[in-house]
This record gives sequence, C-alpha cells and structure tokens, in this order.
Amino acid sequence: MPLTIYDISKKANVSIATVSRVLNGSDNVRESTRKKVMDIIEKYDYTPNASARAMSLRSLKTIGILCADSSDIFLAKAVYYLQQELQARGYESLLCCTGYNLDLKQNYVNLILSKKVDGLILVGSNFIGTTEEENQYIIDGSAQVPVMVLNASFDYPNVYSTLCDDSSSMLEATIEMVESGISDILYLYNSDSYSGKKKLSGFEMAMKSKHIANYENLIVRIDSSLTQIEDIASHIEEFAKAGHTFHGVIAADDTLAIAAIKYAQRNGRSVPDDLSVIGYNNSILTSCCTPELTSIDNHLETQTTQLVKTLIGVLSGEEMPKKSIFSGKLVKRGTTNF
Amino acid sequence: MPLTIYDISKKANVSIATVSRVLNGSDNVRESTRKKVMDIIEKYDYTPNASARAMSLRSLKTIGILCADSSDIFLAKAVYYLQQELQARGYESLLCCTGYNLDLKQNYVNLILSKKVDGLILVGSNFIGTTEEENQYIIDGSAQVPVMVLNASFDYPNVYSTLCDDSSSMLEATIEMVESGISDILYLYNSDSYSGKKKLSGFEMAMKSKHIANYENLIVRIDSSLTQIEDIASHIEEFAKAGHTFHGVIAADDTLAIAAIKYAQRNGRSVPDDLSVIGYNNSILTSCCTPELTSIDNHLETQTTQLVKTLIGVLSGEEMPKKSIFSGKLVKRGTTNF
DNA sequence: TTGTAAGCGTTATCAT
DNA sequence: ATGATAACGCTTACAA
Repeated sequence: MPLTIYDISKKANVSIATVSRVLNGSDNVRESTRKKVMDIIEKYDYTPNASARAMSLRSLKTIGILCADSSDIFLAKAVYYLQQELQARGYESLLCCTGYNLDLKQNYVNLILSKKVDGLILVGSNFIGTTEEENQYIIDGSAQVPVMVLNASFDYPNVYSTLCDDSSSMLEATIEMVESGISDILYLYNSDSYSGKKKLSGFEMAMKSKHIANYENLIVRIDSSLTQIEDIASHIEEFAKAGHTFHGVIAADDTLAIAAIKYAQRNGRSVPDDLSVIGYNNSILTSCCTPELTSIDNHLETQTTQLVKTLIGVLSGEEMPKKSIFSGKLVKRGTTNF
Repeated sequence: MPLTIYDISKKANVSIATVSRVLNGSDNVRESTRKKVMDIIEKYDYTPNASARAMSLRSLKTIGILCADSSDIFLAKAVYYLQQELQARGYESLLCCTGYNLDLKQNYVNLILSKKVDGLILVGSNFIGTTEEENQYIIDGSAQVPVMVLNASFDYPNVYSTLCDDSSSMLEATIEMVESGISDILYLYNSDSYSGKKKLSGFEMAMKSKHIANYENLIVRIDSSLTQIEDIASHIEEFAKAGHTFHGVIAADDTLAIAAIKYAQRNGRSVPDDLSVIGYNNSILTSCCTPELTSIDNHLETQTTQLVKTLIGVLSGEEMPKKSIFSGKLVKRGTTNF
C-alpha cells in the first residue's frame, strides 16, 4: 500500500495540513518543520495520490489529447511534441485515438471529459467538420474545458486554434513551380479535411493568378482506401496513360509525393528534369527517396509550443489569442530544380 | 459545473446509492427504478467523475505508457496499437515520453505512478539496462503495479514481457542471405538495447554456423547522433572506401537499410544485383525507396494484443504467462533476389 | 505557525 | 430493493 499524507504526518509528528502545506509550497511553514517533513517525504519516497488531489482541486493536471491515428507520421510528431511540452509544464497527457470515423467522436470526448481532464487538444484538422451538427461535440466539450485545435480553425468561445496557413504555403510553392516554367501541374490530395481544403484552395488561387488554363483537369483525388504507395503510383500511372500530361506534381502529403516519384521511376521519367515533385509535411519520408523530396514544412514544433503556451495561459485565467497562425516554408531538395 | 451523483439522485428521487447501483449494473435494482434513473442520466448526459471513482475503487482504469519517443515510427505504431487495445477494454492511456536519457526514468515512473495508474507499460527495449542498478526503477515500479515490457525481457515478479525473438529472426534472415551466395555482409546497427543485442547475436550465430571468416570486420555501429539518412549513407560510403567490400547489408533498423540503399545509389552499385539489403521493422519506409526494401517484420500488432491481454488478465487476478515470445518473419521485396 | 474539520464525488457496507 | 453513512486521500478555510 502506498503511503498517504496521514502516514507522513504521523512520522513527522505534525498534522496533515502541515504536510499538505509543505507539499504545496505554502509560505506559512516554519523552515525547521518544512525540512523535517521534507526529509520524511524523501526518505519514504512519498508521492501524493493524484486522484485525491484532483478531487480537492478539481483538476487532475492532465490534458486529453485526441487524434485520429497516433501512428500516422505527422500526427505522431504532433502528439510527441505536445506531450513533451505539457510534461515540461507539469501536465500529463491522456491519449485517445479515435480513428477517422466521425460518429464516435462525441463518445470519445465524453469519455475523456469524464476523466476530468483540464483541457482538450484535438490534433489534426479532421476533427473539424463542415456542418454545425458535425461540430456540436466540440461545442459541448468547450462548455466543460478549454478546447485547443491543432492544424485547423474553429470559432467558438473557449475554443482556441493553432495552425499553419496551409493555403498560403501551397500558393507560394505553386507560384514558385509555375515561375520555374512548369504549368502543367498534377495536384494530388486524399483528404477533404479543413487543412486539405485550404491546401487545395491555395493551389487553385495560384493557378488562377498565373492564368493557367484547364488546371482543374489535373486535380486528382486519391481515394483514402488506397494506402499502399505502390497502389497510388499505379493510380497516377493510369491517369497519365489516360492521356493527361504533367511536368510537375504537388501533393498534399509526402506519401502521395513519394508515390509520384515511384510512378516516374517506373515510367522512365527522370526527377526533377522531366518531372518536378513537391510534397507536404517535410516528414522523414522526404529523405527516404532518391532524389530527396522537396516538401512544405509547417513548423509543427512551433505550433505545438504555441498551442500548449496558449492552453496553459487559458487554464490560469489569462486572456489568450483565439487563433495563432504560422506560415509554412518550402524546403527544397532534389525533386525540384528551382 | 458538471452534474454529480447527488444531482442525479435528486432529480430521480432516489438515493445516491441507487444511482451508483444503476451506474455499476448491480442486480439489486427494480427494473422500473433503473429505467427512471437511466432516463435522467441520459437526459442530462451525466458521466461519473473518474477521480472520485478512482478514490473509492483504488483504480483509475488507466494504464501508464512509457516510451522514449512516441514519434519514432516503430514506437508510434506500438503506442497506437496499445492505446487501441486498452481502450477497447475500458482502459485509458497516460502517455509519457522519456527520451533516451536513462537518468530520469525513475522520475517518470514515480510521476506516473502517483497518478495511480493501474499498470505500467514500457515500450521498447531501451528501458532495460544491463546492470541491476539501472533496472532498479522497474523493480520499484513493480512493487506498486504490474509492469509490462514490450520488445524486451525482464525477469522479476510482477513484471511481464512480450517480445519477438529478434535473435532467431535475424539468424534466419542472415542464413537465407548467405545461402543465396552472399557471405560478405555488412551488419549495421545503432543501438545496444536489449533487442539490439539480440539482433546482433542472431547475426553472429548465423555467420558462425556458416563458417564465414572475419565477418566481425563488417559489423559497423552507427553512432546514434547520426540521425540524418544522408549522413549515415556517407558513413557507409567512407567505410567502403576504406577498403571494405560487401555485397549484402543487414540492418537492425529500416532507416539504416535505407541509408545503405542511398549509399549504393550514390556509388552506382545496383540493388539488389550488386548489393542485397535487408532492413528491420517492416515499417512504412520499406515502400518509400526504390526498389522496395526487404525487411523483417516482428508482428508488432500481435505483440501488443498479447501484452494487453496479459495485462488485463493480471489486473483481474488471473495467472498469466510471464513471457510471451513471438517469431518474426522476413518480408521479401525488391532489395533482395532470393 | 500549526491543527481541526469540512468538503470533493464516488463506492460499498450496513441497516431497513 | 433502497437509503444512510463511512471511507478513499487530499486541500483549505477557520480556529487556536
């Protein structure tokens, strides 16, 4: 049986209140008694029961992290950074992977709220739906604790957003490719999430501003059931064989970009001379292919740091920005020659 | 303010005891009252306070997951599977990333135990040290809750191990490469963890059993500070230029194997004709390179399922196997031609 | 400066 | 079948 505050108080010959004061760094403790108590605490390696503490304080010092799939390269990085930041500030992380099925989100939120977490972090823009009904669960959650969303934006009291301006990043990258002389660009995406839409709109804005005709014909949605890179490559191959020509590829995700490289290799097209490729997320995958993948970096660590900073601020009652927007940047590697 | 059991009991005109009985599915409740209470509960969307429950039950229904770096591809997958399995069985996951610095492990364990988790999962063999002193923190932890270690083995009461027989997998893969006619094999590794050692020993056993002379000269440890694939490739390049010849590469990790492929591409060596490569973990990286990487799969999902099954069993007082060992298998792709 | 006691929201043991 | 009530381990007025 772990020791309780009573055990410690008895051993130190003081009341539990005094032990509690020592534990919580109250000023109203004589230095000698503080030392006496601390010695006992350390000697017996006593740690207070967090549940009991939570009952009194109405706070578990724990944040619920919801994400669709923590094994996804991008999400895993986000979860990792978040957990590190939170821990550094004395908070624990309750991780909950929801999958991409929207129906159960409400359940997961209820579940995690019943644990009396102090806040909720939604990792990934797939948590934001288009209809009000789809997002009701966020509104419900925000009634209990502050809700932070990473990589998406949602306007509501007690909901805070941290994101990268995917639209601008994509726009800039596209402009750069067009200005390098490539105007037949295949745009690959596989998600209609908040951030997925932003990326696409950035691409479209760029193509329009450069007056590229018929660019829509080269926008291809890869069904999300296609998870194997080989299969995606085949899909691109068929698309090309159907008579579409393109000398650039911009993908909403590094995986899709890698598939494009595979397509090129299979079909004897040289990258980047015959085909330029840009990915998104600047993940580890960028360095696995040859040539290495040019990719858009969305400064994930900066985002998570800001998110946690905002959360902690909100929890301590400070006024915090409702929305923090960072800009991404294009990291150039071997799959482009501009 | 969230509703409490008192609020519900008042609204339903029963005592809190009855509400509690309904909540916990006790038999001693008249059907009509059960329904009455349930209606109120659902109407107000009431969920019991987990901390309070934990105080009474001395269980938070929460498992602490410790891992060095949840953004590592392999560990991320493990964490994901574990979280899913635990959730399916009604347990939450408290995630704590420790980094690879051993000194703080004791602190992390204490921290997470103070949250009154019901069990502890150590993900990754880097948690197991060689000296008794290094492992003392596990022993301390096991005094409070069952400790499960994934991908490593540790013998102690209340500590349970689930792992893949890395030694055998590595041995079999090596034998297969040797029997295909390649005996000058570069062995790459970057970790001396429990599982790292097992892999190496499997390789060595194979080489010995095949009577390959001087195989030790081709065993190369990549310093873990080399995280960039390009840098590792350069390292291999230098090693080759120093006069070592090899026509096979077996790596303790897919990342290292990818680096070997990069080395080959840079130096005009064709894979697999001139150089065969085998990786370890069968991660997503295997499909990012060209040709795709042959890799050893350690059946991670099977392991995590078993681990959670064992944990749940232990928690409910059943007798469970102290050690569950699975075997890996070689998944052949383009970097080998046997 | 220190101690006493109420309260946090449950579960479980008694009675009834 | 249901209701009081103690217990869980802590924090924090309030008293001394």
